[in-house]
This record gives sequence, C-alpha cells and structure tokens, in this order.
Amino acid sequence: MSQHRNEVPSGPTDPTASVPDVRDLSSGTGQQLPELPEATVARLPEYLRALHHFAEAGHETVSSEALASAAGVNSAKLRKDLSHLGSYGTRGVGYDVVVLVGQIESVLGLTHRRAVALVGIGNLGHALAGYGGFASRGFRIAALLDADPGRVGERINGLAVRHIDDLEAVMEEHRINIAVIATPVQAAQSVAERLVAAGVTSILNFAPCVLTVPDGVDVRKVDLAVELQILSFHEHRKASAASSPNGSALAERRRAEEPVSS
Amino acid sequence: MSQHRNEVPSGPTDPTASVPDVRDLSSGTGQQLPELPEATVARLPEYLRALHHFAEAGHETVSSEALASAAGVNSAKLRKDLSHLGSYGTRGVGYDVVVLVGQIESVLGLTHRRAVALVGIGNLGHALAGYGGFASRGFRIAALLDADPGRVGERINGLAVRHIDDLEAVMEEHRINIAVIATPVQAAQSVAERLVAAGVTSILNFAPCVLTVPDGVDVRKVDLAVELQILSFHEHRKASAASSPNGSALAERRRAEEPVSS
DNA sequence: TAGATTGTTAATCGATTAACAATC
DNA sequence: TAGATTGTTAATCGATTAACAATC
Repeated sequence: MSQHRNEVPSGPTDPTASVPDVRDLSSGTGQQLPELPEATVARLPEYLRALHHFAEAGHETVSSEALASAAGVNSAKLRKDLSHLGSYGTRGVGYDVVVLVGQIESVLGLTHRRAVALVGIGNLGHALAGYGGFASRGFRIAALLDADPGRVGERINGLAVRHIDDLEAVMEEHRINIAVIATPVQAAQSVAERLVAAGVTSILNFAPCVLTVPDGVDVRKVDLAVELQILSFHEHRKASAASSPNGSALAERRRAEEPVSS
Repeated sequence: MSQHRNEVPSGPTDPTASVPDVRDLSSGTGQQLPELPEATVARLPEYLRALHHFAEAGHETVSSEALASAAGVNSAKLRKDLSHLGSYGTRGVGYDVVVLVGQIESVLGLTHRRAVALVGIGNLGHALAGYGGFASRGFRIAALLDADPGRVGERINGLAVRHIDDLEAVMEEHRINIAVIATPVQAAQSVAERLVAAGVTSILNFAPCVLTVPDGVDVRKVDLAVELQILSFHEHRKASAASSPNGSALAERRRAEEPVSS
C-alpha cells in the first residue's frame, strides 16, 4: 500500500554514525522526519485521541501504562512506538501531555488543517459530509462532488454539492491533496484517476474494489462488509470451538441463520 | 483484539503426526477448522469479492496471478493464504472459481446469512442501515436501535427503529451475535456492555473510543478520522521528501492549510 | 535515598516473498 | 511431451513483548 525505504541514513564511514540518532534528519530543512514503522504510524492517531482525553481531564503528565491502557495496547509497545519519535518522556514521571500531543501532531502532519474532497454524496457520502469528527481532528471538508445533477447545489453543513464535471476546477481551486471516494463501485476507478490527475496523492476508498493508482499515491480502503466478514470468521470459530470438545448440540445455538440467496 | 492459540494439534507420539495435514481436524465434527493466520483471515473477504467478479464474467477457473492482481496482492501471498485452506487448485490450470468461493465462504462462516443489530441510527447509522452491501455479502440487518424516542418507529428499508430500552428483548428475539455500534462516543461503552450481556460476541465499533469487553468477545474498530490521519502522515512525508533534496520552496505547494483551531 | 517509570535490548513471533520442485 | 501453474520451502523482514538498566 505504501512503499518502504530501507536506506540506511548514513554510511559506515560517516563521522556521525557513531552517535546513534533515533531521528532521520535527512530532510535537512530543520523539519525532522523520523523513520516510522507503518504499524507505529497506524497507532499514533489512537494515542493522540487518548491524549486529548487526558488533557481534557486536566492531566499534565501521563504514564506509558495509563496511556497504553486508554489506547488499548500494552505499555511496552507504546514506549517502543514513542521512542521512534525521540525521547519525550521523563523517567519516574511519564510524558508531558501537551508536549506529546504536539509531537504526534507534528509527525502526522496535523499542524495545519488539511482540505479534503468528498466524492459521491449518496447514502454514505451524506453521512461523511455531516460527520463532525473530521473537523475536530485535523481536516476540513472543502468540496463535495456528485454525478447526479439532481443533487448538485444541495447544501450540507453550508457547503454546496458541485457536479463531478467540475472536479478538476474544484480541486485546483482548493488545492486539495486528499480525497474520499464514496461513489458506487462502478465509478470508483475512473474517479480515482481523475482525482490523481488533478493532484490528489492520498485517497480513502469506501468503494468495495481495488483501486489502481500510480506510485506515490497512497490509498487506504474501508470496506464495511469485509469487517463483518472477518467478525463472521471469529463467530464461526467460536461456535465450532464450543461444540467440538463435547459435541454439544448447543453450539452456535444463538446464531441466527437462514439460507444465503447468493 | 483476538486471542491466538498456539497449541500444536498433535503430540510428538501421535501416530498421525508423521502425516502432515494442513487442516486442524481437532473439531472432530466433520467441520474442518483450519488454523488461519489473522493476516490471511483479513484477506479472504477480498479474495471472495474478486472471485465473484470472475464468476460473473463467466470464468470457470482463475490463476493465482489473475486473482491476486484483482485482489491487490502478489501471487505468492495469495497461494500461501489459500494453501492454509487446503489444496483446491490444479497445477497448470488454476483454481475452480465456484469451488474456491464455496471454500472461502465455508471458512468465513458465510454459508448462512448472519443477523446483525445496528445500534445508533444517527447520521452514520442511517447510512449503514441503508447500505446494500451487507445483504449481498452474507448479512441481514435484523434490528435497528436508538435512544432517541423521536426516532423510534421510523422505518428504514422496511425495518422499524426500536428503542434502546428494548435491546435485550430484541437481541433475544432475533438471536443476534453480531452488532454494529454507531452511537455517539459517550454511549458506546455502556451499549457494548449491554450487547455483550445480551449475548453478542462480535462488535464492529464506529465510535472513536476503545471498548473494553470480556475475553471471547471480538471487537473491530473503524475510525474514519484515524484513516485520514494516517494518510496525512504520508502526505506530510511526501511533501518533505520532495522539498529536502534541493530545498525547493515548492514543497507542499499544493497543500491547503490553515491554522488548526484546536 | 527510595520509588517510579522510561528507553532499549534481545528474544520471539508472525508475515512476506522469491524461487522452484511437483504435477496437471 | 511441453507449457503452465500450483504448493511449499527457506530466507528475510517487520512487529511484538518481557525484562531491566538507566535515570528522574
């Protein structure tokens, strides 16, 4: 989904190589860019959310144990993750909440609110357009686009739906790099191609299909039915596990079932 | 999120141990339960979706290369994943589409349609209740619940919204094991507890919080803002990478930004 | 100083991948 | 038989975790 760079920052004869530095300072712009494992990146937003809770509760510091518990991970993993950002904790005390919030926001690129375009204002698109969680967590929905002329002009949270024909103009106007695709599956690939051509480099895809995009474009996919199917596997396993040791007919007793119509 | 069992199916003196069997037949009910890596489980729904496309296009067989491409993975990974289900391909030919669909559906527990309860019929809940993708992929939304008396009785796709006070009765009535939480974050934990007490063992959580549930209950979380924040990290990194080698001021030129109001 | 807690180490575990023998 | 493609091996990589020395 996203490419990894396994380059070693400094060669064996580099005079700085003897000083281990957890940060990759290769950018040289004063903006440090740590080399972050993907698994760590995926957890940072959860830490950030938990930290905001501690901040609202008036905590000035938080221990790795408390923060990890609030984020649903173990403390060793949390400390390992945070160590990739550098050292921002104090032994015997914990982490300064405000400092850590700032550090994570900085690493995630959330110091500035990012403009997002939402394409496909149907059932789900409507819900996403009205979702307050984006605004409070670093994003601004800057454009709504739909192919149905009947929906063009409709206002959601004060923002008017534009026709998909205006996609290129709208993206240019707002300088949008991130788009959410909530169109029918048939339209998703061609919409993605137009978005990329218009400068989008990150896509969140709700359509149940694989998008083909050029290198350098990141795609994340959310498929609601897939999530349920994964849960179904675990349901199935739990039911079988309960039935097998003693052959109990009570297995899956609570499972509601009916033939699949295919 | 879900516990792993690392038990070896048979001991060193087990007479069957000399015959390697990819399937864990410990269930003894004739229902084979392969020991499946979580990463594999998470990809099976994607293979299933791709297989349905091939079936609709009239293909009777499909090669690992073609199926992997349609699912967005490489063919080695696909073959490794499918090998955990047993051997269902034919060398020189590929996989029988219909057979493989049946095998994956069987492993995922999708041979019977599963009843799902949806709690929280707000913005997002409405969209989920109207989403056709659940019905076509193995699920039936059997109950809608909300705490707002003003919403009770409203019908979505012919199903009436029930009051949350009736949660226990509704879950018992439909024998529901899987629930989707789309409530405000403040309500999510207590709703989860009531669902678990009423027999739910799998939860798909859209509320931006960590749910605490007993062992044996599986929770999957979908957080839309988290997905965007992960994309934001990659946007940030791409912009920095573009600027650092030559110090170009054009870096992040396209990034729309404004101060975060916190 | 004593207690608390971080940052890091090292062992372990799970997932990915290329390559190729097996075999249709 | 020749060509195609699977199933498996083995090497590699990345992620997790417990433990504890460092240190506030």
